[in-house]
Amino acid sequence: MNAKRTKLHDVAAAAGVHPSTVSRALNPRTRHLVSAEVAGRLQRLARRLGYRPDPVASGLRTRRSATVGVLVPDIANPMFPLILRGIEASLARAGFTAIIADTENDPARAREAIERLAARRIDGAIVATAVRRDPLVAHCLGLGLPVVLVNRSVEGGACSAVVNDDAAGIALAVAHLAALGHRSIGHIAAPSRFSTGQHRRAGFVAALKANGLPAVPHAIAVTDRFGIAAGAQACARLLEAAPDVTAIVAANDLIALGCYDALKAAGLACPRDVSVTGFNDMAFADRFDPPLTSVRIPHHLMGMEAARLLLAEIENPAAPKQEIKLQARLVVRGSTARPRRRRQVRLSTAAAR
Amino acid sequence: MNAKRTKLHDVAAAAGVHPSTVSRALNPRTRHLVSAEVAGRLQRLARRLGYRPDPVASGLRTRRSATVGVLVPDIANPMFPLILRGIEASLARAGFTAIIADTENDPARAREAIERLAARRIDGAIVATAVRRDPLVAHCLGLGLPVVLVNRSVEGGACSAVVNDDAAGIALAVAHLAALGHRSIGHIAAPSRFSTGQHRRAGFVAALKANGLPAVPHAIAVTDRFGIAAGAQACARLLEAAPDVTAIVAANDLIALGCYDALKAAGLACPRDVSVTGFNDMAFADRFDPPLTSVRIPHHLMGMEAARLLLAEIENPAAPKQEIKLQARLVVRGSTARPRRRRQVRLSTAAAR
DNA sequence: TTGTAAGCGTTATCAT
DNA sequence: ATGATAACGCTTACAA
Repeated sequence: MNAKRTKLHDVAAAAGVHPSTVSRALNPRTRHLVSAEVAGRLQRLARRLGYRPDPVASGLRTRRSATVGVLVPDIANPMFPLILRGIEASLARAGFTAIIADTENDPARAREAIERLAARRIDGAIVATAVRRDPLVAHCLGLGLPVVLVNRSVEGGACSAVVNDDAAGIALAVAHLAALGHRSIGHIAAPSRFSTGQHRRAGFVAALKANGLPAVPHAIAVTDRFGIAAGAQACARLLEAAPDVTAIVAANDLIALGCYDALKAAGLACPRDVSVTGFNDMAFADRFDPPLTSVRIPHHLMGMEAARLLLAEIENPAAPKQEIKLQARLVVRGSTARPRRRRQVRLSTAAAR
Repeated sequence: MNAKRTKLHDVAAAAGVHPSTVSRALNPRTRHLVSAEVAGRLQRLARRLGYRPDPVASGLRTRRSATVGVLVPDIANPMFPLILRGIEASLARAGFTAIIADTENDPARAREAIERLAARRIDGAIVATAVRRDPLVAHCLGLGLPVVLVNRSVEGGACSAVVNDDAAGIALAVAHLAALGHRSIGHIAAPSRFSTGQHRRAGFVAALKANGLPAVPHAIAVTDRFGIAAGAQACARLLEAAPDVTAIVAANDLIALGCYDALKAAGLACPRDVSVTGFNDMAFADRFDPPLTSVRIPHHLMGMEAARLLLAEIENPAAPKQEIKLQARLVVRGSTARPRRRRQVRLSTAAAR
């Protein structure tokens, strides 16, 4: 670093005023304390000298960093980069910077990340890793750290959140399948510790009823986590427990991919034998084989709104908490079709396991 | 924020020593200045009191932040999250934090990002957005900011870099196609301003020769950027200029997906009529239709090595620059097959454009 | 309206 | 080996 930075002191010296005057003139919140003409002059001078305030120094004094932490459970899941872009779009406008932490679905890493970020004096956090009863979120709230949840919410509404209308989204998928003529629809649910897992499952059950379809308890299999492998395992169980399903509503796209695998392993073709729907409409879902019918969520908007809420809460910590529920829409592709015929009950290949 | 943090002063008071002694005892680099037993005592006390050093305050004093910036061109491209994970794995061990900036392929945004990050006093930067003659990289170097390039390098070797052996990677693809019996192989090159674009193209030409195949200049089309749409356009041009190609080596996976689109639009099937290979072996490449034969690069290692190099350079700015070239391997999937037959020259559908 | 001075939490330098 | 002091660059009571 050979280039020395201009500092407040330099600008003040050049203008023949005291540094604090420059500080006041440059800070929008204190500008009114200084005469308009001086303010203008100093601002121009500062720019001309290439003055850039030092966020570290100002952060030390004000205990604010214009930085927020973002916890994502799996940055390799293409839905999160899109949400991140939305977050950064909102933050950038406000001059904030995001520090992203990928927890790789590990609560311990989430904990470490928050500690590390708190040490760096983040002004708030956007959390995409929450479970319904989340000790980490409670911890942040206890610290008085502004937190906004995204995609997944916690119980109790103690924390603002931007989520999908999961139930309505799933209902779209079920209605689509019902309209195609499916009568026996299964669900691969995500774990109920996630709000998404719970709400999508509840939405699935409700939607069956709304479409006049019988609820079949054993036509729901629960994964132990989000992911392709977990989806495949659960799907294999579902096919064993309910071999007559002609369609499967998966709790998300990765799980849907797992269904593709399990169906293939069972000698079943999608959508010929079994239709499959996903959730999130992740990037490249249109490229899968077959292209995945999925519930599209407004990733970018979700990120933008979460950041907006967080900035508002940082601005005014007393602001009321709110939950914003975003509407999804169904994108129909090649993984869903009319049921070919009522499949004969076949001896489950899973028996070999 | 109601919980007050323990500070150096508190630990010192509790121990009955001066804060600077505590500082010395806690900092590995200065620990030798203090008697071993006092050091041990203070360390234990600090931990017991839950002392966490304040990186902001220490950063102000030392002008180091234990933070590095990471510039990625497109975080929605699934190869970058994998590289990021590698980077963070290395950084975390050293107690460093990454601040990620997605430039969305816009040099102006890259510039802004670096300014913003420099203001935050990053200790160095990992740049995945470089072009061969990159003013931004030159700017950083001029500032004395340690920089390591990843995936793409700049000309002149003034900057350490971790890249793939692009030519060797492409040669793998060409050799595979040649072994399948292809004699007329085309290439969709990325723009030559990127080292990857240039080296892969040169590697392609060299590999043709190495396999005893004739170099056909018009069997190379150049995209104006990385991306599916750009790939599709270039592929359409290639099919027009060289309608007899039976295989296409794409400069990366997104471009390969564009080839899928262009082939389909031209009424050609992959791999039946034309085989296609990609580069990077991005996540989900195995899920495409058809599954994409691609050159797999060690994403995670690439990130780890880049971070390692950067940390070394931060530690010792005089360290010699080095370029690490990583070897790739070919993953053969369904997008490549033997050429069916010598395709008859057909009137290009592109004539309609 | 502007200047003065103290202080944010650390660490480097100097003194003991 | 440890203590005292100043300084990093900025903001903000308080004084003028």
